[in-house]
Amino acid sequence: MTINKNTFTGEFSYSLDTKGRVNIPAKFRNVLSKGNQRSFVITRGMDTCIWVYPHKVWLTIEDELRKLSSLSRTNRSFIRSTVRYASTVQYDKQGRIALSQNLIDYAQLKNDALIIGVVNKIEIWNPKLLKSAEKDFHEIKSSEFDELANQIIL
Amino acid sequence: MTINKNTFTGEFSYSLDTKGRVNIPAKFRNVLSKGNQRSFVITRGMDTCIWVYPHKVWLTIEDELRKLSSLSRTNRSFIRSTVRYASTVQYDKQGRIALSQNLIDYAQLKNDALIIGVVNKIEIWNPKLLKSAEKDFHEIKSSEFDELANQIIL
DNA sequence: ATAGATTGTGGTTAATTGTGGGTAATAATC
DNA sequence: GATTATTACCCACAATTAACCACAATCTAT
Repeated sequence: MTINKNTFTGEFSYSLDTKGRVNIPAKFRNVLSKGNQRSFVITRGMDTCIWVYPHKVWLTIEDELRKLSSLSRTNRSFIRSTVRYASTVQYDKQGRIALSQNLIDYAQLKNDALIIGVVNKIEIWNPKLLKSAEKDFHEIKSSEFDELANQIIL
Repeated sequence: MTINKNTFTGEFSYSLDTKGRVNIPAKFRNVLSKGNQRSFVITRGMDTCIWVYPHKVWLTIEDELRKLSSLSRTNRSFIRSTVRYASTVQYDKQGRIALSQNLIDYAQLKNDALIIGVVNKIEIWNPKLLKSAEKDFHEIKSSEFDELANQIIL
């Protein structure tokens, strides 16, 4: 049971079946789709993963994007890339969502999927990619991590 | 008896049963879950142990994490590593919590678990590991103690 | 010291969750 | 318009998790 209803935490591993379906952790389902009949927003993540947003959170992102001036070339490109692959999905009676081939390819998903909560959204990863990506990055930037940890971890 | 009602002190030893359940010291239960229906937050510690936070304390960590923009690669990775292994748990009628295999492996827990209070949270240790960790602790250079002395007066 | 309450530990049962597959409905192709 | 492919909707079952009960050991108060 999740007490803070707006925060996603934890790690869960599932299998990706032949139809491209993955389970959504039971803990997350209600939170993700609160007031939106089992549906939420799915899109490409900034790393090699898929991001899943509650509808409500996605709306705030859209608001932020609206504030960005289209005069800037960077802004235009950024807006395009974030919105372009976003779509609404609905989980079935068993709690699964169907991933498009596009997203499966992008996240390089095979048979296994690792789902992790990252505060305001959840991420779907190929377990192997996550492992190597995080390992490499952490080694390079460990001083930055320490700095953040000193500020935040109690 | 706990001296300050928001501070955890003391040491308690329990067994880890076949289902991965450990008891939470009776003294800690009310404090940990105050106002949150028998629940609190459990995650990986920075040493080879498990950290258990009162919900209220964890929320301050979450708030800090929310401030970090996901546009930064470092931020994304840091958020991942901190919340990935965290989850809300609820102790049962007998006062136990169920540990995930993930956390059991991380803390290398076998049949025995040592629970100690460390001010704002509690730690769950494999007794043997704690013992050797303590040994290392006594070998910390005195210069580091001097540095600490500037921050803390006992 | 004794009775009553609390605490720690084990096991059993019931409910939920994860996974596979089947069938009907919809869309696409020729 | 018939055929094929794709998608949505159900059903079934194994596996896991949560809820429940029992009881011995320990502690508390009189």
